[in-house]
Amino acid sequence: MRQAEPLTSLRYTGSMAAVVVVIFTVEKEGLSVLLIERAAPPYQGSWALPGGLLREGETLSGAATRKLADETGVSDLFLEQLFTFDHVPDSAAEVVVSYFALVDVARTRLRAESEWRPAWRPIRATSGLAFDNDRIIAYAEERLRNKLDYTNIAYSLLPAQFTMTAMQRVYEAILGEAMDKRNFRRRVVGLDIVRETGLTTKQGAYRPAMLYEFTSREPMTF
Amino acid sequence: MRQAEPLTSLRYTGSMAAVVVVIFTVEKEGLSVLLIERAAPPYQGSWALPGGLLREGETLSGAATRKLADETGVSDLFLEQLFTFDHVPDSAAEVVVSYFALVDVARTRLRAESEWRPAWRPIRATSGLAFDNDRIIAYAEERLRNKLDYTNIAYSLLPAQFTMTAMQRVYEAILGEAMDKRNFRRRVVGLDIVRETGLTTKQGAYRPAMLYEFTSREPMTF
DNA sequence: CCAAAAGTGTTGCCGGTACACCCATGG
DNA sequence: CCATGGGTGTACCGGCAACACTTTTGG
Repeated sequence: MRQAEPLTSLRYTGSMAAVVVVIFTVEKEGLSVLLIERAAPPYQGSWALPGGLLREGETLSGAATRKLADETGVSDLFLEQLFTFDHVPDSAAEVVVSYFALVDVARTRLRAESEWRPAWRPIRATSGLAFDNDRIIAYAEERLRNKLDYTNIAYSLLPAQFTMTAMQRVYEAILGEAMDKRNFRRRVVGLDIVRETGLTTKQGAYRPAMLYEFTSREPMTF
Repeated sequence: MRQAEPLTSLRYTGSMAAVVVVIFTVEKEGLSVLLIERAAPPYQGSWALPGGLLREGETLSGAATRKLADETGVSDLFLEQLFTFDHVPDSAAEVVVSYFALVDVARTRLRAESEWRPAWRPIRATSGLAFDNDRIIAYAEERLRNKLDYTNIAYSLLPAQFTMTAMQRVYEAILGEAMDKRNFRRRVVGLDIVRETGLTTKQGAYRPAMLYEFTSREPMTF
């Protein structure tokens, strides 16, 4: 939904659909979302979600994936369609299809040199965004929280191998509440989300600790 | 996604979005879906879901509601967005937004005289539909089943007042399995989905029986 | 020696499921 | 008298939450 192009250049190209992507990550303390600063009207100077019009022949998920790669440099991760909005105020698109994605901040390199200055913003500090982006983020957050309980979607928020506590910190950051270590382990192992995969090598670890990996790196819906 | 209009008439009108609606009802024995018989290419003669292009200025849910009213004569009932597809084979629309709806067959009058001959078809007997309608129906059915466990969406499948067994028959038809009477009652009452609302009057009832109503006739998501 | 991380079992509660019999009536 | 529908209580089981202490090591 970026539309950095002036409106007059929006000649009809066979598509008036746009995508917008809610890209979540977990930083030290809490859930953040990737926002850009709009460089052109409408809403010039406001924060907004990355997005844009569908290109000729492009698929919706293709456009969302492209946006994601443009802003974060990563691909091959969790991306799911959220909801389709219509008549978004001040948007040139007839319909706007929203997606949400999860990325491991460690694998990310923001394109900070670009004109629209992408930046991670704590989810709690986002308000007054362009278009109806607040609504979209709220909905995305709800879906994320729900799916965390049943699915393995956290797989793209963590490296290939990780300790239980690392995983638990991710869950706690998203859900915003502390959990019990033993109950947490039982739950994720019992749901076949993760399995043991070896021990930590010496460097950086206090002592050898069990490492886990996700049983699948594809999104699974139970 | 009906596109009864020949393709050549599909001049660009400011919208290349379409809606398609999966309209469910429960008949005597089982879940049925409303299908039309396509009167024009593509897929002439095939069964398909009702749908069509968005009109100028129309909202997505408005278009879905209109389609629903066109085919069944009812309005003011459960309607929810499902998923948005792109590049639907042989479709003129760039994106197709699917919806699903639930109607009480007793309140319905099909427009059987129309050229596309809408008819209820048992869900188990549908296959080989036009476009990718099989996929859409399968997805809609899954969502319906899931939501039945948590929400009050059945409200638009039943009259304003009903007995427990009537409600249970609806659930059993959709889920395809028999349930225990006492457990069923406890569950729906405990979830605050329904409340007692009076007794049957004499006519047609073997003896006075408790009537129930939904606590809300708006979709609630828990 | 202290802060930080890993690891490990038991108990109680609640929700869900299984299960059987009686009453009233219309045909 | 029988088929149909309404109405009711209990017992077991499994999943989920609460809860505390030990070990190792880097600083």
